[in-house]
Amino acid sequence: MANEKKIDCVILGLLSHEELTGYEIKKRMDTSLKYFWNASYGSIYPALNDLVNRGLATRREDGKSKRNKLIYSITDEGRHYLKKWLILPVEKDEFRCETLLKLFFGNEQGAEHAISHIEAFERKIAKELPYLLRAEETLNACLEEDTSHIYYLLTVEFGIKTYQTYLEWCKEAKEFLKEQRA
Amino acid sequence: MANEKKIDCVILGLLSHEELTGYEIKKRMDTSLKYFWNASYGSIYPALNDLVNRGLATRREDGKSKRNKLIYSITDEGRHYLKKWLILPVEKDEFRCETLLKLFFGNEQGAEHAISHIEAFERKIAKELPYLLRAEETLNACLEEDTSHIYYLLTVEFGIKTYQTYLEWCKEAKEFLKEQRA
DNA sequence: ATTATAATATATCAATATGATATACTATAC
DNA sequence: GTATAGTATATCATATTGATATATTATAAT
Repeated sequence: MANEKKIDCVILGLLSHEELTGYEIKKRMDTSLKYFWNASYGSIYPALNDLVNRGLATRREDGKSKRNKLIYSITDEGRHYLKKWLILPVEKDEFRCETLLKLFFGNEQGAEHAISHIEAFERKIAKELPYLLRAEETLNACLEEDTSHIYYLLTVEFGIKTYQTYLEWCKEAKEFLKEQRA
Repeated sequence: MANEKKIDCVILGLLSHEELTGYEIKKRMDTSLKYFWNASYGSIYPALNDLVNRGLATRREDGKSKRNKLIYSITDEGRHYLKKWLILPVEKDEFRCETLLKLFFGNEQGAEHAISHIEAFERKIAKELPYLLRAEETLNACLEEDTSHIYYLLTVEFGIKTYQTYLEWCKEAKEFLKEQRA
């Protein structure tokens, strides 16, 4: 039981709220979950087949669409599996930052290049922060509607706080490098 | 040229400072780089063989040790490869947080379980922060010694700031959940 | 002195995941 | 009417993890 694949759990988590196609699951990953999780089609589609084979999800064709559209739903066993995973202790949280990696070896190419990497990181974060702030506003406005929103809001707050910290660090790091250069 | 494997670049980066064995490379990953990068033996040893085959590193046996100890050094081509990679724009920074994932689906099991996960995360971060603070002190004390230290310090500062932010968020998130429960 | 334990060191492999690509349909904008 | 963007599924070579195997050496305990 200790070998729950994360991709299975995320998919079941998403399906526990609503029926979805593989494509829609990927979209959720790229928007709501983006700030702390992601997955590729190459893991989503095989996982969906696997979940159906194991009876944790069911698949049906969309009658309304002429498209080869497959809609997935969670089963009772699937919900049971998800719930079991949710109370297990977290195995690993991972931060893999290529920007910091390049910065760590920054001495090899000097302050100018390091500053460029920091600025690119800064731009990326500054661009994403507004989406999180908007999500915070939206969720705060309809917090009572659905108890799930409390949990969504907590992850959004995490994103906002860390992104703001990243931006602070960018500012300080650039100043530090410019001082050192002088 | 666009396909630089990250594992090759990290290893070359570490070798650009000093000769190392595969085992020592893994140790560096688990200490200095831990806060923003990691790799397993299963990627380090094959990558080392590959780097030697491509002429980016050389391997020699340690004469002083009876152990099957292989010491790796960077070559000029290796250093050139590293430098080229260092100025390329960052492709991806990734945060993959199982704690936030479980929290996102927290409604399924309720506030008690969510608080448990937050507390476990809090303990883990609180345990690691002192190492970063000590590294900061050490680096500040010998900043002039080696210009590399500037860059090491920047990554340590990033770690400290984000870890402190994580701890703040943990406190607030717990309070929020306790309020909601009441 | 002997034994147990922890640390050093390399290597392999099944299970997984990524990132890229292929294919094709549908809605919309011009 | 036709180009473009979005929707939708699928596959595959390559890369990575996490676990495991094996063996040596240093240190601590008895």
